[in-house]
Amino acid sequence: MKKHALLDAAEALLSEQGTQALTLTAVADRAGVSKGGLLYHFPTKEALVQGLVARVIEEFDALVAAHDDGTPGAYTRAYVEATFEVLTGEARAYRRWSAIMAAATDPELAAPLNEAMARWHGRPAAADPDPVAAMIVRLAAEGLWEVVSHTPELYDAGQLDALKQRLLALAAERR
Amino acid sequence: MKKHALLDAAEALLSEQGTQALTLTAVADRAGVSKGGLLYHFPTKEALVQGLVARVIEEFDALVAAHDDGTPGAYTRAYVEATFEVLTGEARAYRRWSAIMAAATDPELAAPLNEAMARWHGRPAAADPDPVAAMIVRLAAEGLWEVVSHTPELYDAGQLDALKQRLLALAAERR
DNA sequence: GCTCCTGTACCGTCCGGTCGGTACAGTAAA
DNA sequence: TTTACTGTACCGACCGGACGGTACAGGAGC
Repeated sequence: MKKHALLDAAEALLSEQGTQALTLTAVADRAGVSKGGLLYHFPTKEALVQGLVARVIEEFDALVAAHDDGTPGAYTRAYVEATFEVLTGEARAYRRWSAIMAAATDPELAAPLNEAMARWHGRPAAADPDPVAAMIVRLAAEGLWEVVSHTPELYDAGQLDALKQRLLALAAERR
Repeated sequence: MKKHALLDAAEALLSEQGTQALTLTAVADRAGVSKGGLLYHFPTKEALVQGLVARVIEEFDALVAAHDDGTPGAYTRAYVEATFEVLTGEARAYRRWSAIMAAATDPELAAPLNEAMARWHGRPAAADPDPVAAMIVRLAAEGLWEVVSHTPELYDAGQLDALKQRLLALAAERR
């Protein structure tokens, strides 16, 4: 799929050089395609960014789903696991995320993101041993994501592991 | 101070219409000044955004400081209080924040933000009753900020209050 | 020869920044 | 008190270039 390669190019550009580097010409060049070729697949720049956003949301959804075994409260745990995987994984995938989110400022582009946020944090926590704790755990994962993408060096591996263990414990505790 | 009024205009534009609406001409018009007048105070657009970022960081620092009474672990509590104040306060101040952060994507502009993040979350939690819990509490506040600015309607007042109480309790618990 | 795709030349717009100028307040020597 | 000069604040026309998007002319494979 050529679209995939184009999205890859756009992502690379975005995470390496920032928002203003995301021009149609640059993306086309990076993907080894002419501008016309790019515009054929994504008729407008907006469509390109929409593609970026959609893909990245799908990826995270899949990651969470992969960790969710369906047992009560598993979603909260899976959300934590997925977050740490993105944050500490080899690929440093969070770089792509923050870059894409920065590019999707306009309301129309941000809408899918907002909807995903609502899904991730709005998911009922009633099945969790302690619903409020579950919400807090998810929120902390979200916050960690935010902090790490701003200051990647702030937490060392040990601290991250301690945080993860504690979050999982917190989610499991019955109140 | 004229600069203040110019920053106000820029902020208003940003939170009402988004990043792409932040043009020199628009800011000048909004502030009732000519483009030349604006450029006199902020010689470049970058300087303008820097001013925006600096001001907003100062504001939050002041807010936290106002809640910090210096007792052990007070910082973590103050951070939570300040966050909820911004999130639930009349002014809906978080709108300004996210708009500004979106406008400050370029590394140079984001640097002060990153530095502030490091300060806020890197502050030692040794004095807290439970250091790891303190980190989690701060992170959850951060995450809540993020979630609320994406989906303001997700949590109702009751839920927000429950979260706040629980976060404060969590920060106070000795392990 | 028709469909799908690519390459390239080009257009119009918008935007950041420059620049020559105005208005005016202060001030200090004559 | 007049004059000459300086610094500050502000104005708005204009320029150069970048960028999104269009048009269109191929070309490969069926």
